[in-house]
Amino acid sequence: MNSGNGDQGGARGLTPQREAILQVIRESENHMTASEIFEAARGVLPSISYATVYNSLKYLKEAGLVNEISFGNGASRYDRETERHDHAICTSCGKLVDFDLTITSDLTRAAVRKTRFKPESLHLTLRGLCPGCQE
Amino acid sequence: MNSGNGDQGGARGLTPQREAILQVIRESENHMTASEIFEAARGVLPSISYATVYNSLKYLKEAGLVNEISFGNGASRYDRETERHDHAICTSCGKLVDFDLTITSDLTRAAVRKTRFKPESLHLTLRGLCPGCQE
DNA sequence: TCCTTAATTTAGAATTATTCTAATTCCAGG
DNA sequence: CCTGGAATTAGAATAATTCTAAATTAAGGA
Repeated sequence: MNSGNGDQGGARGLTPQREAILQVIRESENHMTASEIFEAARGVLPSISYATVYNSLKYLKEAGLVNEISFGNGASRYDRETERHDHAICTSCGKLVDFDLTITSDLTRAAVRKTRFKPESLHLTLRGLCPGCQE
Repeated sequence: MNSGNGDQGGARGLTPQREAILQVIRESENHMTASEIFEAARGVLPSISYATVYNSLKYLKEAGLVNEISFGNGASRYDRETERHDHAICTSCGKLVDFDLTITSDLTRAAVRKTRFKPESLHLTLRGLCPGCQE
């Protein structure tokens, strides 16, 4: 038998690179793109590469430590908030804001009735003008 | 003064290229990517270029004749359905299905209360397994 | 009808985001 | 201290989209 905990043979877990990237995301106010994360992580680990950023983001996502968000425009953004939540995006300045509509289990039930999907997650996107862009 | 109707000086409207692209989208069963649209449109207009596909899609979108949908993965997809509706996406095979939850005005009100955005549209995304992928 | 002019289309280059490849480095266990 | 698999690195490759400059088109006026 194996050692009894969740170890995968040889997996090396939260390496310094992955940890640096996680910190960058946790310390940021806004939702960063991979390239912003790359720049910020270089401040801590100057030799880090782009591939490591993407690999680490993938690892962190699968570990449930960060969340990937993406809309039509440009690059994916990464979110420290991993609990279920919704997004509002400003059609004028692109600002992305988290919010949470707590009534989603009813919605999921209704969506499942219509689609016959086996649900994994339900997510709302509000498009409109953020308070700043309403003048 | 100008001619008094909605004409923009010189706009040429639904050109043959734009019309071909609109037909391709309307005749397709599924939600096509720009490159699928390009291939299909070449069947009708062999000299059409990629740039024209993107330009036309932009025009058709602004004219409210097609809808662009995009999730994190790969390319945007284009939808003939321009009325408000929601999407379900299969996490196993990528299948994209339209559905419509009719109760969205309540949801919009709730989302606006939380975000203070001036709403333009609200959209739900269900992720899960499509009927086919549930075996 | 012929001209002018702006809109549109075209081909291909450029950009941006992301993934892949191959070589190197790292580290836990034997 | 060796070894092997995991992770990292640098840079090439790919994919999606936008940009650029030149050619074409069509509408409206002389």
